[in-house]
Amino acid sequence: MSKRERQQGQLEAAILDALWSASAPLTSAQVRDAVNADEQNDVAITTVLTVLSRLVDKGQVTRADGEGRSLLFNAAQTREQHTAGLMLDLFAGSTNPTLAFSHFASGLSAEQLKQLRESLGDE
Amino acid sequence: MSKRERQQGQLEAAILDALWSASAPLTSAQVRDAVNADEQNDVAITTVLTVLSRLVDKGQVTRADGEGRSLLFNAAQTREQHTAGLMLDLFAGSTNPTLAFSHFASGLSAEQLKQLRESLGDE
DNA sequence: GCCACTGTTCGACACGCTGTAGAATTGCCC
DNA sequence: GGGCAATTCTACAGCGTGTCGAACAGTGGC
Repeated sequence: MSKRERQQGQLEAAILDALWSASAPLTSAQVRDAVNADEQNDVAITTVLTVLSRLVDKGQVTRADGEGRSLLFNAAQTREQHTAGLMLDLFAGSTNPTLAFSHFASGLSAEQLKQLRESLGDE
Repeated sequence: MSKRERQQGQLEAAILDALWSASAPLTSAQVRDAVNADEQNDVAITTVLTVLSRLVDKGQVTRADGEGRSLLFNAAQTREQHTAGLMLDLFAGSTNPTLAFSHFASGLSAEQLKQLRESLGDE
């Protein structure tokens, strides 16, 4: 992602990214490799597993049995669903959603506005 | 707001709420009173001032001299601008904004969709 | 000028979440 | 059955936030 994930969970964000970027569920080792490659880090597999289980606890990641004794991890939602969910929370929590949305729209480019109009119009 | 502010800053959120709900800048004592009334808490004035200065450091609150030795605090943005800013961050950070937005739209009521369409259409 | 007040600034400490990983445990495979 | 790989358990450090007491400072009254 662009910047810090609200300061809370840089590793969590990196792990979710790895999961989102993959086309199939990943093993813990694969997640670790992806994270270490992207972040130029060198986190231990145990670290990855700890964070992974915390994400499972939070419902953001699902865990399933894989080949042999390994587990497969997958993001519970797509990246876009996740983003949309956070946006909806903000929108729903707003005391004046329409006004908030108009401020939101003001921050977008003409091109983006066009797309949003289409996205809202076609249904 | 609806639920916990992502665990980060319940008091901060309450203070911002107080500032947003006021029609004019507030003194620290007024902020404390508002917070204690809304949250049925009993935080000390020093606590409020500490959080207030942290919010000033973060740029979320502005501080100005008031009557006598007292200071006046005000939210740097309106509640809606703040909400919109967070939504924009999410949107901008998305790898597929249009798809994210369509998921967002799916989570809205027909009534809300109508309002947003109008909001985008009039310009 | 000095004192009591009231409001502000400093410094401190507790807590929960996150990052980090070694040790212990468990379960295949040969 | 033993070795090995993967997982679970346990621990601890660091940061942001909540919470204040103590020290400091500006004002008004005497």
